[in-house]
Amino acid sequence: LATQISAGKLRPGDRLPTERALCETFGVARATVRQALLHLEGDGLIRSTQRGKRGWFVNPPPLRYDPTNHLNSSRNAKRQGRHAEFIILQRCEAKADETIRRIIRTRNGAKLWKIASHTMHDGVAVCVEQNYLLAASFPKFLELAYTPPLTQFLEAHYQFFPTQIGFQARAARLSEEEAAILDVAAATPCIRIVRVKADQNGRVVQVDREAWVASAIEIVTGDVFTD
Amino acid sequence: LATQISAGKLRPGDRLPTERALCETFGVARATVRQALLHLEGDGLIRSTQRGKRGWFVNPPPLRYDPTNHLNSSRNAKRQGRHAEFIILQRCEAKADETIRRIIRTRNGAKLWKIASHTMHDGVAVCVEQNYLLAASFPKFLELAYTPPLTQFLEAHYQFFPTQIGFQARAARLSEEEAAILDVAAATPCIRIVRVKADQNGRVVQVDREAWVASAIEIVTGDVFTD
DNA sequence: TAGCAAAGTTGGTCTATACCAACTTGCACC
DNA sequence: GGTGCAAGTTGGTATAGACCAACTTTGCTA
Repeated sequence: LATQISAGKLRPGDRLPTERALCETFGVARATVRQALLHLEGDGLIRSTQRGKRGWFVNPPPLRYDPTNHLNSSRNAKRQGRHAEFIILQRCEAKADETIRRIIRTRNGAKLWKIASHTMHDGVAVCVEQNYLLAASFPKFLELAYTPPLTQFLEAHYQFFPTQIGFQARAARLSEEEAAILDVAAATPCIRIVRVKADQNGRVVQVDREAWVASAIEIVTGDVFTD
Repeated sequence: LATQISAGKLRPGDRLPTERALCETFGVARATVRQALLHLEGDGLIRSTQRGKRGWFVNPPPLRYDPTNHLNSSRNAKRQGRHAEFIILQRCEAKADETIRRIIRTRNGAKLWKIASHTMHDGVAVCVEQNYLLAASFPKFLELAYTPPLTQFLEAHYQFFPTQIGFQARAARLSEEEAAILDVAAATPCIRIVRVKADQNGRVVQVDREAWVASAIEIVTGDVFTD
């Protein structure tokens, strides 16, 4: 269908014709066009903006994301020629849900810092995340002037050089809140990632929970695919 | 919507009411029910069979798949309490496409073996794959009586103990052919995985290309999530 | 010229209806 | 009791039409 257009003619960032225009071009109903577009979205070729008069846009190739070596998103993005930008939504003390608590191996009462933020690549929102820090390991965190990215900040202020001891990724769909932040439709395909980091003593002190627009990343280890 | 049903009442393997029955229950049109079911599918909670009178079924939890340590699918499945079964579709000499050739660092003419197969877990098809072997490293492969899984077979007949030097995973959707094999609808969400293995000398001799039903696996490293 | 309200556009959602292929079920017939 | 065919069921696909919220554009007014 429009796959060959995506493969050749249209370039990343280009806007597709409107759904109603595609109906006329191919002589089909809008529901049919819509289904085809959602399939292309599932293949990671295009994405749409949330509401209003914007449209469908061709995606750039996904960012390579190494689960064994991924400690610093900012450097990773820069190395692949993307401009990464971080937007803080919230920074507070917070109660973690049961999943986080079980991972961080702490009781209900343990104090945690929470940082909610999202990431833009070249002006496009691609990831929304929450970082949880064991408060005991990062004293007076809220009183410090914070500048993202988090990894660099913790290095500079706490001499924290973590070891990643756990990584989990699975396909899912965005919630309405996440979709609103990322400016895509609700239920857009995403990759949910959880990362667990420990300090030099092997103690779990940080848990990150990320939701990436599925088309924006691929999980890669080794250098076999870096053409 | 029906999410809470999935979370509590219904068990893996259970069949959902028919789409038309759900229309009546919730008093909505079938297109709406359909959309909701596709969302649940995207979240990995349910899957449907391809055609005919079967229906939607609740999924078991995903299989954990370790990209850093994953050499033998069979053992991995067994360790997680699944019964894995392998079905060979094709075993022949084959020309690889350009992607495979670039990875395996070989010219157009190099001889390759190809094994096409799919995997069942507890009677449900979850993965369709092609394995490419450098023919020069595995002489007379087609003449041997082959029994899956491939890893064990190569160990036994060639004393081949590979090192995985590359791994790639990304979200996509199944082609019609793949969907037919896996007995799901075309364009069902999937995870495409490419694995590259080298022999003791560091030479690339095997490339695997897998397409998993997205809900059937999650990518995990470390033991933080193995409750 | 600047400001602002109205009109138009766009993707997201929903209804109602229809047809198909593939499978299951039931029933008539041998 | 078994066989085979017809009818029914199911998910997959498609059309046509409608409304909404959010955004852009247009054009009028001060």
